[in-house]
Amino acid sequence: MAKTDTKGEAARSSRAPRRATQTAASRPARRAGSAKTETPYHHGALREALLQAAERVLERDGLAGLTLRAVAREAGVSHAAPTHHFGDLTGLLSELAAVGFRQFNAAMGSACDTATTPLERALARPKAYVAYAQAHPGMYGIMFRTERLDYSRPSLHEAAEASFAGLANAIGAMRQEQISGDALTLNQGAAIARAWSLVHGFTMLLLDGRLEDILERLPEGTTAERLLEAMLTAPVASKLPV
Amino acid sequence: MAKTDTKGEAARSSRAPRRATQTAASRPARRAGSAKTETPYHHGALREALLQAAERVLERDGLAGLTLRAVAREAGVSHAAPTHHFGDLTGLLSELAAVGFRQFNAAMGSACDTATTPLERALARPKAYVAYAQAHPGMYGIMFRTERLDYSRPSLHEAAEASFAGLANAIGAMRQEQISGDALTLNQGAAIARAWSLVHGFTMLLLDGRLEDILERLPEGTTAERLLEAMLTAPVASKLPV
DNA sequence: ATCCAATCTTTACGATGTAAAGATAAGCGA
DNA sequence: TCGCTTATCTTTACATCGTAAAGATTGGAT
Repeated sequence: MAKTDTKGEAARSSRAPRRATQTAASRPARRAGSAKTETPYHHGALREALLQAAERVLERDGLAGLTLRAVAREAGVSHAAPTHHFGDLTGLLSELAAVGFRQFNAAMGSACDTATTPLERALARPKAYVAYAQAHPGMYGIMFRTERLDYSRPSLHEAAEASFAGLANAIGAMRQEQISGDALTLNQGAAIARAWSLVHGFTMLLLDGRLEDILERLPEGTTAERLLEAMLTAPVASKLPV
Repeated sequence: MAKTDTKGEAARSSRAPRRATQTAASRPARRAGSAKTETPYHHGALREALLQAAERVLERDGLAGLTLRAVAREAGVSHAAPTHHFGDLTGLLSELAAVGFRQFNAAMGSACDTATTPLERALARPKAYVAYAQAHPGMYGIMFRTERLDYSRPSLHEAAEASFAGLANAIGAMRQEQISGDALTLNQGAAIARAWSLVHGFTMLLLDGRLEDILERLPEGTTAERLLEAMLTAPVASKLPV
């Protein structure tokens, strides 16, 4: 018994749970007087440590490398430790997505501050949106690509809701009308959906490399940001935005 | 040895590879004279059968259920059989995505035929786009959500390229200008990217349930299709499409 | 007819998510 | 201070997955 798992885990380079410097023999050492950095059995702030570890793994190994066990390894705890804090993989991903939405909202907020002209104000959010996704593609993937997300979790629900509210408010300000929380006209909804779809779609296509075909056919050295700008400002041929 | 896997596989309800009716004892029966539907060792058209099985699994169990082994089970062959035809999971998904793009292109083509007025012509493609995604959410997910896709595979590359060409042509027709294959002006590229981003973004948000918040705040009984229509035709507040 | 190469099955292995049980420590009432 | 309770973390176990390698089978070329 215990063959498959034990062997697999033991074959790893870094043994399993070892958070601090510690000799092999000192493992079963109880709280002897010489307790310095003896890797306490109880981490103390494992939840936060796991979230930070998850973000690190995500940036280093991408979405495919972001597994429960990899996160536990990164944090230096046993592979089952995350369970107690997040329930399952969906839980961890959902909380991580919430972190992402909070980062995203902060970036959105500070982007609008520096804008002066109306045109700048109109372009600031979309640019910041795409810039965040490009700077944190893994996070953006977690937030928008994954089906393994539980939006009933309060932290994720709130953070995502705040993001949506920010968008709705920005659209409302641009249309110079108050957008109430509980009811929308068709035109208001259409304006919000249009803005969101446009920027989200552009971001997804860009991250997926689907826009390469267009970008390389454009005048030499046209960046994605420049294309986005043109997308938002270039005159439309018909009365339709398409 | 052979413990974990053997036991696991044997515990399944349907033994493994058994495509036709066949008694247990008749398994090692060679090509005796009584060969009727004896489950030939060589399937004959396994590649196509696997693709169809994959599509069935995708519709039944969603993206999460679409595994190499599940597809093999569905097709009634051993779990390693797909390897020879597709190499690995990426290969199978890529070929399946190619099938999806061909379906998609066909749907796109027939959608434009029935349009008469200019407005109808402008709305036909976007509507067909979203309609396909809603009818085949799994396929659309494979085609656009998955990072495990190998676009260097000729079949996928061609099918996706054709899809892109269709879009570019439609935009060109709407702008009443010829769009050449090898070079684009910034405005042309912007028009294509805008149309694609808009519809793709809308579709993704819709499939992810992200638009529910908007839809339920809209006047009673507003459908997603109606919102899309409004998105594409409602007057924009500023000169910008956002 | 015979041999070869393509096709399919068996077997095996490492990895993952998750459940269950054991170990440890911190908090708390007496 | 002592002992109990409970939260936290580790061990062990298992089903499943993707993939590699080796064996079985067969269609077809020579």
